Amino acid sequence: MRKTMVLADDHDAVLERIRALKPRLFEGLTSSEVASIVVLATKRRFLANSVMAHEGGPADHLFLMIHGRARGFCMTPQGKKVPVFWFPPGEVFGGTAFLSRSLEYLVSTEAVNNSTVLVWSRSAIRTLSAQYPRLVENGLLIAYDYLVVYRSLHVSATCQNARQRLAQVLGSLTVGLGRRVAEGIELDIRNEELANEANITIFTASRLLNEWQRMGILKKSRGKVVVRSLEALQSDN
Amino acid sequence: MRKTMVLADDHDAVLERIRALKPRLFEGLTSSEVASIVVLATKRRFLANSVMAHEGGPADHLFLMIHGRARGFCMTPQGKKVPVFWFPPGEVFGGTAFLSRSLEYLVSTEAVNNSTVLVWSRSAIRTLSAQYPRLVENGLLIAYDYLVVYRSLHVSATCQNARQRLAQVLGSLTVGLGRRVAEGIELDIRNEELANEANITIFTASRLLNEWQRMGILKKSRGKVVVRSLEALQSDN
DNA sequence: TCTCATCATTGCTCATGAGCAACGATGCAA
DNA sequence: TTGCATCGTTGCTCATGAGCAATGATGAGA
Repeated sequence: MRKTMVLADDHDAVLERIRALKPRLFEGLTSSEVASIVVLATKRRFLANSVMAHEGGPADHLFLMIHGRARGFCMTPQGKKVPVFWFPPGEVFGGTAFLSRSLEYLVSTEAVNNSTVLVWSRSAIRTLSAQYPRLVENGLLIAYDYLVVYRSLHVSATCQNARQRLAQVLGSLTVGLGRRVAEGIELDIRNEELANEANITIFTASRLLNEWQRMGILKKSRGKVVVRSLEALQSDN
Repeated sequence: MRKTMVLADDHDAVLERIRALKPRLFEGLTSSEVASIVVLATKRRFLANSVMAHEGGPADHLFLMIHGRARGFCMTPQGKKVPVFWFPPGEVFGGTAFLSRSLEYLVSTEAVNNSTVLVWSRSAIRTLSAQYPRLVENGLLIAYDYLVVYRSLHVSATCQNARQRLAQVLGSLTVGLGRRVAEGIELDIRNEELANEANITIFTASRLLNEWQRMGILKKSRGKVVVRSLEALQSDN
């Protein structure tokens, strides 16, 4: 976990990257406004599997994914990890630091790949949001999307069975993380991760995936799934 | 469903009520600021069981509960109601109208009792939030609380069994809606409503409640539950 | 090429809670 | 006081999917 101040020459590269990502956080702000916001951030790298923000810990930093991929999760009282959000590049996490009262992070966030993020201290982000009210407006839009995700998770958990949940997880991961290949869309993922996302056991996941493989809907190998027909997957169930 | 403009003499009564409720929406604002915000609202009454805001419909109004009680819920693809939030007096719903982009309501909200609410049009609330940035800040704090609720719902659905979920529902309803009586805390609620909240069937609800009754933890009658010992309820499971 | 850790499969049992039918209880309204 | 609608109960069966043990497959590193 290295920490680097944003320096003059690096700054330009970061701004370039941000122009490409078009983060929702900066929607409606001019390039020069974005530049003056980014200059107050720190660039940090995190190794895969390292936790960047801790559920229940003081929300004193706001993060913006630049490279890599992160996952928000919370812990059950029994110590089980419950995955919630995915944060691809351009997404913001630790948004609790935005709030006018000092509160706690709602979820932990861990880097899935080696990742680069921009980090603002809460005091910096509070100063900035006084200066650029648009930041707060964008924060609300982002919070709305979190609620959309949570609503669909909740409906899934409430009224879908294991097969439907796994199909849905596989569908969204295929769209989000998949690589187009000759036979379909390829996804580097283990059964265990799929099972966690769908809240089923690895046994049930294995059985369902095998069933879909027999139906020709997908093809599995160790740590990999190739989805042949996303439509068939979604209409099965 | 009657609609009444806020008139001069009514206005004072509404402001009085709001002073008593101390809505989080108005935290950090002076009385005169609150007055100038409230003057742009419309007072409306809704009959019990009427739907005030529709999931998926355009989010063009912000609501503040004054009297009564409301419930936010969303619909599954199969048409089942999934209860999500409770809105007691002083709480805000339809917060999506706050956002800088015109979006859709995430949940429907229905009055449980005959209720009185203040209603702002989206354009009014947008004007006000430009004038009082604190409103947007408070909106973010409220969104944070919605996320807290959703997180706990999600964890419940993910890793708790029927008994634990019902105990939790009963616990929170007892605290939220219960009346203190000689034998404990009394709650006017039918098995069916408890079952819906806990996402179990009325049969399972009936069986669990009977079991707790036999243990002396509570006492049931038609449409009513008297919780004798909240602690015993929560430590059972 | 062999070893070994990790990942995946499969057959089995079992607990949970849904679903249904039949019945019972309650209380309002005519 | 007698219907009657609503609410609640109980005994039963059944589907789902968890959990476990044994086994198999894969691939990276020595």
